[in-house]
Amino acid sequence: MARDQAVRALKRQIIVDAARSVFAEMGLEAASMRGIAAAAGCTTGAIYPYFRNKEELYAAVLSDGLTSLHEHLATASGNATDPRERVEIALRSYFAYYRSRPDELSLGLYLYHGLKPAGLTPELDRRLNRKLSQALDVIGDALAAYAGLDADARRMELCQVFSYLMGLLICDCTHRLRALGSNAEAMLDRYTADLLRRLAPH
Amino acid sequence: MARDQAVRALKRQIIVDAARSVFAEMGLEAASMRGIAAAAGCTTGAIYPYFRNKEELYAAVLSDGLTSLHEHLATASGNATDPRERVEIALRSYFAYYRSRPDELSLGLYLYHGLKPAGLTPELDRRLNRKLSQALDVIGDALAAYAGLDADARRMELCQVFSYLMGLLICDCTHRLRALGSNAEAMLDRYTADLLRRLAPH
Amino acid sequence: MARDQAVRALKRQIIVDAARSVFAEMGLEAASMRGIAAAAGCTTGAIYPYFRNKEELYAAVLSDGLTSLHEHLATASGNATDPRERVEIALRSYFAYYRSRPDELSLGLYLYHGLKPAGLTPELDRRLNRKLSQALDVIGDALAAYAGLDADARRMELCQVFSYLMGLLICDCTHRLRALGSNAEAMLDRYTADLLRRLAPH
Amino acid sequence: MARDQAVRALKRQIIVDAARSVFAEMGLEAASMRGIAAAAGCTTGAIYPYFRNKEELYAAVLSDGLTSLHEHLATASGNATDPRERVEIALRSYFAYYRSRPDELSLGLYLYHGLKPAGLTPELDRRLNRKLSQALDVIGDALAAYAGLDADARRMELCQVFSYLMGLLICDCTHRLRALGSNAEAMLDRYTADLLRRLAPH
DNA sequence: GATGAATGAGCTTTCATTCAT
DNA sequence: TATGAATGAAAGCTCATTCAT
Repeated sequence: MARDQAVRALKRQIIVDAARSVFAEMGLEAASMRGIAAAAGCTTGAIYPYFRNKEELYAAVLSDGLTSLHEHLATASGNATDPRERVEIALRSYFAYYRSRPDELSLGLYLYHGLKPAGLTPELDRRLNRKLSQALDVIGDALAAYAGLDADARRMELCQVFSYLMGLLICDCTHRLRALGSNAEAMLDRYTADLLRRLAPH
Repeated sequence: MARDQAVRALKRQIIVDAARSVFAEMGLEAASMRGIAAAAGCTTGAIYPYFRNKEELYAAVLSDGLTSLHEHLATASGNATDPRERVEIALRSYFAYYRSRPDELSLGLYLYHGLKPAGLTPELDRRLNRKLSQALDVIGDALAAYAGLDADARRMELCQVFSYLMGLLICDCTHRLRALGSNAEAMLDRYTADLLRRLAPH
Repeated sequence: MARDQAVRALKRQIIVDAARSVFAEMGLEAASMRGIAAAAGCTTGAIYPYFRNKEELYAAVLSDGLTSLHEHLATASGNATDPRERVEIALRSYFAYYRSRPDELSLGLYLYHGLKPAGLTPELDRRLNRKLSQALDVIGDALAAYAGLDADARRMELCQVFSYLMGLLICDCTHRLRALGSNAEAMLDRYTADLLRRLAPH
Repeated sequence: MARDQAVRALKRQIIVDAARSVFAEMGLEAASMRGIAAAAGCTTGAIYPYFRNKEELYAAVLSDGLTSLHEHLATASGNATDPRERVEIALRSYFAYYRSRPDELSLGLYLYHGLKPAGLTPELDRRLNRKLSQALDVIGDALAAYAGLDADARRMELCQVFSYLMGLLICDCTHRLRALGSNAEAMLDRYTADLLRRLAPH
């Protein structure tokens, strides 16, 4: 029955939400399945019909986050009135999204280390990369529309912007910018202005 | 005796080196004090006279790494013949340093999450930030010399470059760039060219 | 309806067969109801209408095995042309049966240990002993016919032969004979010859 | 210091003894490290400096048992006054040893199944086989002395006797003999008599 | 009869750290 | 200083079985 499906999806979501909050609070490795189960109001065993292991649960949290990022970017970009503003909004809303959710950014970095040699299943990894790519398209489209870029140039500029934004967020959230006496918002504004000037049509 | 001091420093260094290699291989949390002791050729208990706990050992490894980064940058920059080249070399050698030591980059990110609620001791944290700042000064000096920047501008530009480089390295090492169809070296070359143009004296 | 009975018997048999193969592969305790259900193409819950618990399923597998042993012995003995050959064939076919099904021999030994304090239900135990006794009668009859034994002597000789054969099979399957530098087939041939000589009429 | 060695050996023995009794009571797989630790009066973690895992502990229990069997056989055989009696005593004392320690016999059978795919380490397996072989030599020597056997014949007869005794003990301890209406002691007496007659010099 | 999520206890093993020696 | 046994908690995961559907 569709009813059963819905109930199952709901219960699954409860677990994912619980996992997100526990991961955020304790970090990926320090978070325990017991703790997540407790937060979800069930027993450890009750998680396993939905997620084969901790890793799959982690992937679900990441996937959820990327979906939400995508929605955030798409909504914000919808408000732009001209190509220039669209770029500004795209960058600013990406920054703002993770700025207000530092745990989510942090969580994604676990893909880099920790996480057993195996890492995420290649299949899961591919799925997450696709989602990220889709979310970033909002930025890529804005850049291309503003500067009239072909596919190759669009890819290059998008990766530059993406790298910069990630670096900015990470340096900010790890308090490195503060230690160096700088400020993330001001930096982003300046970066955006330079970018728009550099890519300005003709 | 000075002799005793030297012996003590040597033993300490053996432990730090062992820790670095074990951290690199297993990640910070998966690395065990037992494993590090084994790699250092001693027993667990022998570590504690030198480091109060795993965290302090981690900090020592990070500190070592920053010293080594500093030397690497300073040496490379010494070869520059003109201000423009000096900037190019500074950026490239920073990138190259972590590119060939992805584990060291990864290790630094643990500062971001996990690592007990407490994180590193504020004192240790301050010391590490100072070392990072000193290393980055090589880049900052190159930028200032090339573009004739005042203190404020220098700080801003350095942070921009630092953020970009960190983002580039992380996106590269996590294979995000590959997934997005781009290439870190080419991106860095392009970034450097744009930077030099933007900051060019007149 | 008889139809329903037949369907039920069939489904039951599917489960028993699945259990046998899983028990054989993993051992009694390592085999899980989930695994057996998967092998049988059903879910865990579907097993319980047929078997109250794992133990009952185990008993069904054993019982099946004894039936099959009985058939094996009866068929083989049917080919004998004279009493002497009948004894030889009975021993050899008993040996061959378990030799080619070491898992079944192993499975029977669980009766010896593990298996919950309770062990098998006395009722089940009695039923299994009766089946074993029937199967062994093929050997007992052969011995009695060859040597003209009365009931007491028959029982004694049968138990001796049974014990020897079990010991031989177990020592062989646990590789103890190999470790001691001996060979099960040669031993059985020699044993049979001695037995026939000892029991020879007059 | 030799003192330390002695203390360590003592603590180790306490754990082995505890393990034997828990294994005997619950079976190999049902016995838990927690239970063994409790029986030994320590915590689970305290077992691991002595035994790397449950399997190694199991091997130690088996090894202990074989040593004790050897002593039992050697002591008993020492009382024999003539070759014939020596054979009788060897068989009877082997039987009596396991008859009064059915758990030890049972424990050895786990080598057959259960026990993860890996089974015992080949090295451990070899060591145990060597110990068994040494213990059985007491029987083998008695047989050879009585019947004047060469090496090949000695090996064959020893394996025959060993297989029979194992089968007899197992069939007895699993209550199969009782179910078949027979009696282990009477069977052994009869078997011994037949054996002595068959192997009698000239 | 069949499903499969849920229970709740259980497992072995590992960990950082301590401390008597 | 160095040893390494010991602590005590905790980890992820699996289990047989139940039961609402």
